Amino acid sequence: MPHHLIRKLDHSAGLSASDRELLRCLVRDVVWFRADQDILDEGATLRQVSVILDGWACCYKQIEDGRRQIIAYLIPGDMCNTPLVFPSVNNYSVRALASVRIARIDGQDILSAMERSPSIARAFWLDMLTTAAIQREWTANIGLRTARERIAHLLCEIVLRMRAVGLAEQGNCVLPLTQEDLGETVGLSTVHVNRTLQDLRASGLITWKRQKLTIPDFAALRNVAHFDSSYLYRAGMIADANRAPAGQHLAIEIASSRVLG
Amino acid sequence: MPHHLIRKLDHSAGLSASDRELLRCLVRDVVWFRADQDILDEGATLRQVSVILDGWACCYKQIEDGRRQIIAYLIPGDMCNTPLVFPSVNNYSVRALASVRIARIDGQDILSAMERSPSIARAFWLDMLTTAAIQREWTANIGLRTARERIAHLLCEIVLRMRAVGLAEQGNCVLPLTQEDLGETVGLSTVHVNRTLQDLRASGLITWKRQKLTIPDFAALRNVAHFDSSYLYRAGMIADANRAPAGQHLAIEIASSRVLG
DNA sequence: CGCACTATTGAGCACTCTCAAATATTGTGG
DNA sequence: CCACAATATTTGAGAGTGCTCAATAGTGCG
Repeated sequence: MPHHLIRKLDHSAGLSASDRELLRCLVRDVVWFRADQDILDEGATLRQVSVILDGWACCYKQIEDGRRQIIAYLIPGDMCNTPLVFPSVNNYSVRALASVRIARIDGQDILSAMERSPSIARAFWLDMLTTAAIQREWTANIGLRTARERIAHLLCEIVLRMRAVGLAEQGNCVLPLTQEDLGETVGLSTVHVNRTLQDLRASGLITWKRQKLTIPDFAALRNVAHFDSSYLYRAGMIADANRAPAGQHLAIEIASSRVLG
Repeated sequence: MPHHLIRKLDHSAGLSASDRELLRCLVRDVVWFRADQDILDEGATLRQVSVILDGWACCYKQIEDGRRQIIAYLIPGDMCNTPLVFPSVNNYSVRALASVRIARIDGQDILSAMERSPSIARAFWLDMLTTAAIQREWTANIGLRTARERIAHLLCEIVLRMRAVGLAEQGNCVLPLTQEDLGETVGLSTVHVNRTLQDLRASGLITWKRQKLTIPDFAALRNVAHFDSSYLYRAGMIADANRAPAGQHLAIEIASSRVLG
């Protein structure tokens, strides 16, 4: 059932047919959320992992005066919390950005699966490394780039991640965000996000209408953003090098640059 | 030998005497670095974990035009890379901020230790969760706080982390950073960092001279920063609740507020 | 068809930046 | 131990990126 997650894990770590079957059987139940509903609350005690099946969600933090920071986007195949220690407590909340379907997997079941299959363990670990790498990249993105670069960088990342789970073709993908969301993600006001987007549109770098994002020339946007995609793939590069003729991330990058620009 | 690391792991997960002994025996060799030397280079293939024994280091990223972002500080007991998958490739560099002594541990040895002792595995996992929580907090810090709040928040975190490894007393600790480093950490120019520090000093919130930081009234600084320390401890809260009468992080927080302000 | 939410525009302000120079501080060689 | 060099901090001034407030236009949903 958690189709995108299995695909992602298989992609980076290589899973056997029985591994994939094992993962498919873990799903306890499937839950729906509408846009703006909270999926996980900060401070709650978790004994399960929530996996996004369809739709978008975000992880966010809030301080007393209402200011909010989105610290991650979750797209199909992403997990809302870390599958490593149970029970656990998150120090962030997760909210649906569009209507979302979620699979719940018992934490202990994941740990058992990881014990039974080293490939599965490795796959989850690599996924965690990538998640951490993305978080570091976001810190750097907000800290050192200008408004234009920040937004460009975020959009580059989103398209590649959507591609990786088969949800973006030719630099097109859905982007169910408001400009306010974007602002809370990259540390800019809504008004400034709006003006920056107009700037990017005027430069012919993006199209974004009715929740549909198009990047006509990926290389151009990448240059604006100083975007280096390796953080999305490299955690698993060595692993792939050992198992495949060439690093798989290279194939992805080459495919990206061929298809996207 | 990795005394601070063992202390930290024991603190959050609880290790037996034999666990601690096992960890002590893992150290392969010890290396020195002077300030400004690079300890790990972005893109290098790693088969070992580097643990800070003494001194400070930082993880950073750089883009072509020279702009640099510090994405983490490493203090005694911290690891320069993740002990989960080997060989691995980091997408950040690590540099010594002061003279640093580093223990090198073979990645496979750590994995073996984790296999042999569930407590050790759990301890490393909790440490990873905390590291990830800190990274998220940094993203939020840069994204939603003003200059004054950002710096105050960072200093709050540093003092508590130093306390946790026994290197801060009464709100005092060494802070071997330049104002330029600070700026590259929180996304501000050096000049503005300087003025913001003067502001904090004038408000009586901090003293910082000759690499020695003093926070006379921790609660006051915490309020300025909207600082909530739970992210530093809560990953292990449940674990502690199961093993100790009360959540250990609570004791730490109470101790902090008593001692620090 | 109208309400609510989202996007856009305008105008003025301010937080933060850059450039440039002066002053401390730290480290080093004589 | 002092003098000098190098590094770090501080100050001034002007500019700019990005913010706030406020109002207008679209868009989507019931």
